[in-house]
Amino acid sequence: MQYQEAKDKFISTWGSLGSLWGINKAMAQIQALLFISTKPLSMEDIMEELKISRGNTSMNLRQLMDWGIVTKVLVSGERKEFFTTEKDVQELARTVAKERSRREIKPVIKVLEDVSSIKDDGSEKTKELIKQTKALKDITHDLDTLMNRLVNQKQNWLTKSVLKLMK
Amino acid sequence: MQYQEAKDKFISTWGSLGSLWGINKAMAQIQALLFISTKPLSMEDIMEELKISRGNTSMNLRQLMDWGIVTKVLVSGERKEFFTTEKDVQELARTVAKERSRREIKPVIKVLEDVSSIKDDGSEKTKELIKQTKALKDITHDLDTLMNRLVNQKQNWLTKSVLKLMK
DNA sequence: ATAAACTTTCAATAATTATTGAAAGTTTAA
DNA sequence: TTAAACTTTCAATAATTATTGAAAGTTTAT
Repeated sequence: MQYQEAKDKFISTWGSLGSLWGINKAMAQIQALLFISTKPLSMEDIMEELKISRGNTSMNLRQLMDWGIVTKVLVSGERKEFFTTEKDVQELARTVAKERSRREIKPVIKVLEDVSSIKDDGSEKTKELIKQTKALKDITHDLDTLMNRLVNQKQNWLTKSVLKLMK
Repeated sequence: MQYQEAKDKFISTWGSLGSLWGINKAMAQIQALLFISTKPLSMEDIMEELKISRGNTSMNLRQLMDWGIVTKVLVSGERKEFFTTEKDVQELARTVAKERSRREIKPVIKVLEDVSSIKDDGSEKTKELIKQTKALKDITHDLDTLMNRLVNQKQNWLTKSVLKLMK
């Protein structure tokens, strides 16, 4: 496999994986492209490489900036804007985990809390609803906490954690 | 909030959360309904509660069975089939983690492995592609391993793990 | 064997989500 | 200023994904 083929494969795979971390295809592909680029890219560069429209590029770059994953960089002597992504995977993981937690997990925990705290009228079905949503709330909360904690350990967190947990 | 309102809220929230664990709305709602039901439900019951068609119910129940989350149960004296879901959240988490790993994460790791092992032609862009996809492969692999290990600890795994990792 | 009870399949359709492109908006240089 | 260079917005459209419903398939009881 040559450079170009490998690059295309990476970008398209990472793009379709977007759903796994909660973003759309174009967004994931732009991030992938920037991630393997040796220098910041302009909107023009991105449009051309990914064969997507200006509007699409603009909107998805904005979302990536909202996530805190992509930043504008000023290239001296150039009028247009250039973009670059966080290059450190650990930092990237930290940001993604934090954003997903804030955008999706916390709101769900809130709903589960509300639902599981309805008044117990003594009926079997109410007891079951309370019991099960409470269990779901607990595990969701625990996983969220754990994930964020893991991802925030600055040094070698993962290796150390895995080793500790190995049988 | 009364029982019915809480139940509806739970089912619709859990349904829209489906994307977070990689399944569609109807599938997640069926699972949610079964999860808080005190007894197994028939296809008819599910169709009626969720206001979805027979075909939709049938297909999504099948997918849930493929995931290993829902099972058919035979109710004596009844001709039709009844369904129930795994009621233990820990076991549910274990199954979901395992399936997502198998269906989505492992295939991605394979692609990242292929891409990161292209021949280094000495150019800067090739070096960057190799370096970055390798870093992504490593963290994806580590997170996958860790997630599965956590979720497979039978007893109190989460609490213990979190405590160990606390500063 | 057959017919009633039930489930599955799948082409058609609906609903949702992503993308385009051109007009409107903004910034910069002269 | 003003006009060129560039970016954003958003209504229209396309692409994707989910859902329906009726015909085909299967199982069970007699």
